[in-house]
Amino acid sequence: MTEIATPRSQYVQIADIIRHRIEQGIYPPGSHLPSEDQLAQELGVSRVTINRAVGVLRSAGDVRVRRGTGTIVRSIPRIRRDAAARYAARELGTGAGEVEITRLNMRSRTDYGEIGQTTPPADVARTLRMRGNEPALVRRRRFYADDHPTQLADSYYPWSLVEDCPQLHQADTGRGGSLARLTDIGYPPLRYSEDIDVRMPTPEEQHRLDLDATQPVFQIWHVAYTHDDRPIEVCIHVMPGHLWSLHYEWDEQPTAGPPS
Amino acid sequence: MTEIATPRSQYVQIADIIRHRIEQGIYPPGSHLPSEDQLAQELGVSRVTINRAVGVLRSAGDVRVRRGTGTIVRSIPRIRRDAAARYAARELGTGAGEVEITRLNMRSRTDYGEIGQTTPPADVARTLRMRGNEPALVRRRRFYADDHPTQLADSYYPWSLVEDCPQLHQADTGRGGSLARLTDIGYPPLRYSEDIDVRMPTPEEQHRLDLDATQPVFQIWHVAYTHDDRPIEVCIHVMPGHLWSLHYEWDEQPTAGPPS
DNA sequence: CAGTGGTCTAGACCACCAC
DNA sequence: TGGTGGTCTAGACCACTGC
Repeated sequence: MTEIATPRSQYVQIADIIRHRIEQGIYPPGSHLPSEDQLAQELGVSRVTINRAVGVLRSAGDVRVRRGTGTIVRSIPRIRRDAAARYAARELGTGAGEVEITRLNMRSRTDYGEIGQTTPPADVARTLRMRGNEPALVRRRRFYADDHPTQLADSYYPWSLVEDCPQLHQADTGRGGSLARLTDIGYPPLRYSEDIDVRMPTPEEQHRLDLDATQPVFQIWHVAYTHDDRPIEVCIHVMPGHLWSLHYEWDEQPTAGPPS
Repeated sequence: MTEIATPRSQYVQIADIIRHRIEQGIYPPGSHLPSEDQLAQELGVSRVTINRAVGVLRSAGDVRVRRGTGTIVRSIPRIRRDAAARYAARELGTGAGEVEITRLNMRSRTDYGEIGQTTPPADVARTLRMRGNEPALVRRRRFYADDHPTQLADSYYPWSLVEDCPQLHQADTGRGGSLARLTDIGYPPLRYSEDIDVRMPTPEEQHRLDLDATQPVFQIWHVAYTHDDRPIEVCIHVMPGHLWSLHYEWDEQPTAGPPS
C-alpha cells in the first residue's frame, strides 16, 4: 500500500544522493557542491543529468546556485510567522515586518521602494471598497534577514483616509509602525483576514527575492478592518515558500446556530 | 526598476506561448495539448525543449500529464478553505472534510485508509503530550472532489481518551463528524492552532494525490485543544498547492501589555 | 502495434564570475 | 582566461496507453 514500485529515474536518485550527503555533513551548509562536471564524472552520468538532479534540490530550496560561481548549500531555517502576534507587536514599538526576524537573532533590514500615490490594482480597489478612480497610498517594501531577502510586502490605503498622516508617506513610520499610525488617525484596526495561495514566482519576484523559477512562493492577501468593518488596508505579501512557516490560532466560534 | 532585461530562454518563452493559448481558449480546459512532437515541429525546436516548457506548466498545475495518453489542460478552480468555518460545521451536521467541496457543487468523496491503534510519530506524540509509549488512534483519509484527490488528512488522538468512543473507530463517525464525537465524550475542542508549510511532495504523496514531483503541497499541522488547553487531536493535512486557497480571520488581541 | 510522454547522452555554445 | 552553470539539439531507448 505504501510501496512505490516505480524504479526511479537517475536524476531523482542522484538528487537523493546529494541530499543525503548534505544531511551527513559531507557538503555542509554554506559550502560549495562539487562542480557538475566533477559530479558527472564521479557518478558516471552526463552533466545534463546532474543538472537536472540539482534542479530538484533547487526547487526544494536546499541549494542555491550562482551562475559562474557554483552551487551552495543553503542554511537558513524556516522563519515562523505568527499572524496574530505580529500585528500585536505595535505595543512593543516594533513594526510588524521585523518581529519574526529579530526573534531569530538575525539582522532585520527593510528596503523601501515606491511610497506614494498610485492607482491600485482592481481587486485591491474592490476590497478597499474604493469608488471610481480614487487613488491609493502604496508602500512597497522588501524585507531581509541577514542580507537574504525574505519577503515583498505592498500595502495599499485609501488615499483620502491617510492623506493627512505624513508619517505614512515616509519610509520610517515611527514607533509602533503603520498600525500605530492608523490608530493615531482614528482608524484602529480591529479585525484581520488573510488569504493564502501558493504559486510560482513571476520573473520580477524571482529577481527581487533571489529565487529560481521553480521555487514556490506564499502569497498572503492581508486585509485590516476597523471596528465597523471598514477595510482600511490591503497588504500583499510574497514570501519564498521554503523560508517560512505560517502560524494561526483561533477559538471556537460562538456559532450563530440555534442552541435553543 | 521593474524591467527584467534577461532574454528569456526558449523553454520559458514556449511555456508562455502555451499558457497564452490556454487562456485564449485555443486549448480549452479538459482538452489535449498537441503532442510534443507536433509542438516541436510547429515551434521549430527540439522535443526536449517542448518537454521542458510543459514541465513549467506542470509545476504550476496548469496541465496534467498522463503517460501514454497525452497532456491535458486542467480546469479545477481553487478551493477556498475557511479555517474557522470548517470546524464550526459540525453544527450543520457535516464533517469538516466536506464543507468546502459541496459548497462548490462538486461531489465530495472520502477514502478511508488505516483506522486503528498505532504508534504516533514522535512529533505528534510530543504535541499531544503523550507519555512513554502510549499508543494513538489514527484515522487516515483521502478526500476527493469529483474524483480528483484534493487532500490527505491523518488524524491522531491519544488512545486512552477515545478508546471508548466506538464511532471514532469506524469510517463513518456520524452526524457532525469527529468533532461532535469529541464533544460527546466530554472533550469539546475550544481552541485550534495551525502551522502551514509548503514543500515538494514525497513519492507516496505524488502517487496518492496524483501530483508531479515539482508541484508544491501545503502541509497543515492542525491541533485542537480543550478548554484547559489540553491537546486532543493532531491532524496533518497534505494538499496540492494549486488547488487551495486558505482563509483565516481573527480579531485584535486584547494584548497583555500595560494600558494602565 | 502505434502513439504518447520520460529519460538519457554527447557535444556544443553561451553568460557569468573571479582572477 | 578558465571555470561555473544554463540551455539546446539529435538521436535513442524506454514505459505506458489504447486500439
